Amino acid sequence: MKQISTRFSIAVHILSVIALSSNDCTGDFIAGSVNTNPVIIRRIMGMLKKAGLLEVRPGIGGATLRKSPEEITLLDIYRAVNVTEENQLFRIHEDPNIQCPVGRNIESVLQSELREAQAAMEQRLAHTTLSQLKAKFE
Amino acid sequence: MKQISTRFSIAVHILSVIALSSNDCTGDFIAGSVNTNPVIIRRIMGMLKKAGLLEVRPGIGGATLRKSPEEITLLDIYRAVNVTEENQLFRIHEDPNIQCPVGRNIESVLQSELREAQAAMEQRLAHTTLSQLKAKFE
DNA sequence: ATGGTTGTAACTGTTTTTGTTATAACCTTA
DNA sequence: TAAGGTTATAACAAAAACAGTTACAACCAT
Repeated sequence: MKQISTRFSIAVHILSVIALSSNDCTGDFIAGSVNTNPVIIRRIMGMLKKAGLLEVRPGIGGATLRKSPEEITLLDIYRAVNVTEENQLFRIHEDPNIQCPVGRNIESVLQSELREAQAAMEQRLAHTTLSQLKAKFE
Repeated sequence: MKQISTRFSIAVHILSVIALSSNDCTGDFIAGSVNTNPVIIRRIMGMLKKAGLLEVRPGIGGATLRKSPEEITLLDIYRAVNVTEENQLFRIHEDPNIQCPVGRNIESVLQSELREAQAAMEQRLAHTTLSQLKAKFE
């Protein structure tokens, strides 16, 4: 990788706009705020919908939160846009030589270490809610 | 990104092999343990050398650690193979619309949140030393 | 001088990301 | 019912990153 996809930051942007505005936000309107193509927004809104965070109204337009901002954490959003494969942040090289003591054990040794590092990051994300972010925009 | 590159796990593999074996480890030998092309190994060893973790002997072959295994953490290795741009794990979309309260503030609000999430992960990586890993291979 | 090694450049195929165009399906309202 | 704005989604393209490969120069003990 180089970095975690902007899908995540755009998803946070989308939910923040929806949480803040009283009137209905269409994909085109949000695209104007994010400054990108509306299809990008709809794609990400589709993921947020699939994750149960958003209710989108086809035809009429706009979307509303399906949970209160207090109940939506950055981790929920992060997971919704599934930025990493199989929810694994770190990738480990495959098929090491099992003749070698290192090659034989590297995967399990690293798996447990990296899982914990990833968990530390995710716990920090889970610590912040959309409602806290909302307060910073007002 | 999809996931963090295998450069990191391969770098850990390389240093573990060197830390464990008494005799000199050539790039070809390590490539055999990792089960990949020797050039991949040399490239990563070059990064570890540049980071001051490794001393490589051109011509004669082999490499030795430049710090004791107690002093080398997973974070040192992670940083050495500079797996992310500018050491920033998360990417944030650019040029949001500054007319919008969200667009105007999203970058700074997210920057501080994501920096902390990344820091939490890195602290966990800094917590584990090569010497601890070494013990798990023996 | 030879042979094994490291250091690098150049190239390839694959995958991911971001953005785009196009089109079908949806729903209000006039 | 027709029109107009909207969501849903497929298909495509350009750019970047990754892992691997070939090739070759530079290095050094014997």
